[in-house]
Amino acid sequence: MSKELADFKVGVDNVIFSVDAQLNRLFVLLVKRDKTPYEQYWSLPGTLVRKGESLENAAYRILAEKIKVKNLYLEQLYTFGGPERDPRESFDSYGVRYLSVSYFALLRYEDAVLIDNHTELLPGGQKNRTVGRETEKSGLTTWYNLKELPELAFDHQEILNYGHKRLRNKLEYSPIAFEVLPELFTLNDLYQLYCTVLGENFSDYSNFRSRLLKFGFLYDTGTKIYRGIGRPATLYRFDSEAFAPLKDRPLVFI
Amino acid sequence: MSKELADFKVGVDNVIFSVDAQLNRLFVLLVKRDKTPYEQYWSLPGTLVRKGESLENAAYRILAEKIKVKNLYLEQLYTFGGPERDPRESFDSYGVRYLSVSYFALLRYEDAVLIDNHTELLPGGQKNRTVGRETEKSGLTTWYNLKELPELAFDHQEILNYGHKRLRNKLEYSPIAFEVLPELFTLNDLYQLYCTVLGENFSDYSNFRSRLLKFGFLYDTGTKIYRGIGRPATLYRFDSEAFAPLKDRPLVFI
DNA sequence: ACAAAAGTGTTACCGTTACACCCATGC
DNA sequence: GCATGGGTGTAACGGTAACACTTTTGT
Repeated sequence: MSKELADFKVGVDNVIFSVDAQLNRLFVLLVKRDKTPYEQYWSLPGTLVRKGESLENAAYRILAEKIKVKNLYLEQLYTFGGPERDPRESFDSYGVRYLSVSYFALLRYEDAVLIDNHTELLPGGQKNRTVGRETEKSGLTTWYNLKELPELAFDHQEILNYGHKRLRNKLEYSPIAFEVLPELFTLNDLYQLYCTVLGENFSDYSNFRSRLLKFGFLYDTGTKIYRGIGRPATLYRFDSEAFAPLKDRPLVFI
Repeated sequence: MSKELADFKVGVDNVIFSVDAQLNRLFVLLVKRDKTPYEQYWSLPGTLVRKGESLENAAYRILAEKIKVKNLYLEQLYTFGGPERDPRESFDSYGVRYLSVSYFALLRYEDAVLIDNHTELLPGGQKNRTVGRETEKSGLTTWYNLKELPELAFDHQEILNYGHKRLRNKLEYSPIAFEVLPELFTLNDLYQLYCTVLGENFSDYSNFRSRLLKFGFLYDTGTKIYRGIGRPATLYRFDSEAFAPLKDRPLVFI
């Protein structure tokens, strides 16, 4: 093997999940490529890192280009960098390698607004909330239900699988749910979030409830929310101070 | 911010842990820098990625340059890539960024032979097993006890902390111990390994024992090993077939 | 009154913890 | 015999899972 150093362009690819807690759906954000290679394939939203830009900032930049959202959780996932992962390396650009640092993000479907208005109807019969024309031109951005994924460009399916696994782990062992929920939420909101990501049968509601309350970091605001029929629900707030001592400890939020 | 793309050199930095199960010590491999910046500081063994070389291969290459070892566990840790992490970026080389993909490895101290013979005495009164001269020239490679670390170059302390955390997690939740142990081992060997990494009080021996055996992936070879005084110990073998179904399941090896 | 949503309580069960105890060997 | 290391057993405790039940609202 040559002892010459490789020159890299570094890209950031985001696995952006959104949970629709109302209808129990888990989405991932995909964009349709308009360039070769993998033209017309769906891919994870990504970008190349610019001069003076940190990896994380690059990740936030693509995110901000695609969606407007208030609360989200973002963390680095994995770095994929074999010399064969991108076919571009073989023909163009004199020996430049493309490295992909992937990030994963979680946000609530209800809170997210797709910025690009060149959106199209979702495969799952999902109604589109933007007024955009349906077009095949550049910038097609869509929430895809995880259960109805198309074939993806590059090694993006692998990245997505890795992200999905991490998402489920994170939810079980760390309080990322509270970074996605609004300030005030009901225990049912929380439970629905867990249901859509982990599946219906991860836990009984009443057990989930008592476990979470026992931790002591959910502050009961006393106020109730009336959502039509049925007993009104208590609004809780995540008390990060009360949580602090539990940090780093192996907690299970099941 | 400029919209120009950054050009990267990609480095791999290894956090290589070794456990001395006999004397209950946990080491990390450090090398002394002989170049500016951070000349004479200790740092994690690292290298820049060459043309046609995968990240993981680069990680194995440094490892192989420093130590000879049979059984080890290696996995990617995290990618550190802020534009300010390496002072080299500010003055030399026209805007080239240095990115560090870190890997962490675990191996047994008893199995590892340091290749570089320019080694020196360990701070902890640790006897050096190589015959090398003590010198301050390039290539100084040493096992440092985790409890007696020197100041490290770059952001290597942060990388090390991250690796240490991952090591403890991995040991609790996945069977990496068996990648480090020899084919045949006693339950006490296993227990000692856990003790040195997780601390003495992580679990009672008898409980550790019954938990591990209950899983069913430890094959009792029937043969005994006589190590001086005391009852001889049974030699076990890790049965990866019996473990396969448990894979991906959330196991706790406490 | 009734259905729907929120919240409480109960019980059987299982795994963990903290020990005490037995076994095999070298000296 | 006895110290040493290996291996087994057990009883109390605490948490979990599954389920029944009560409370508060809108219609």
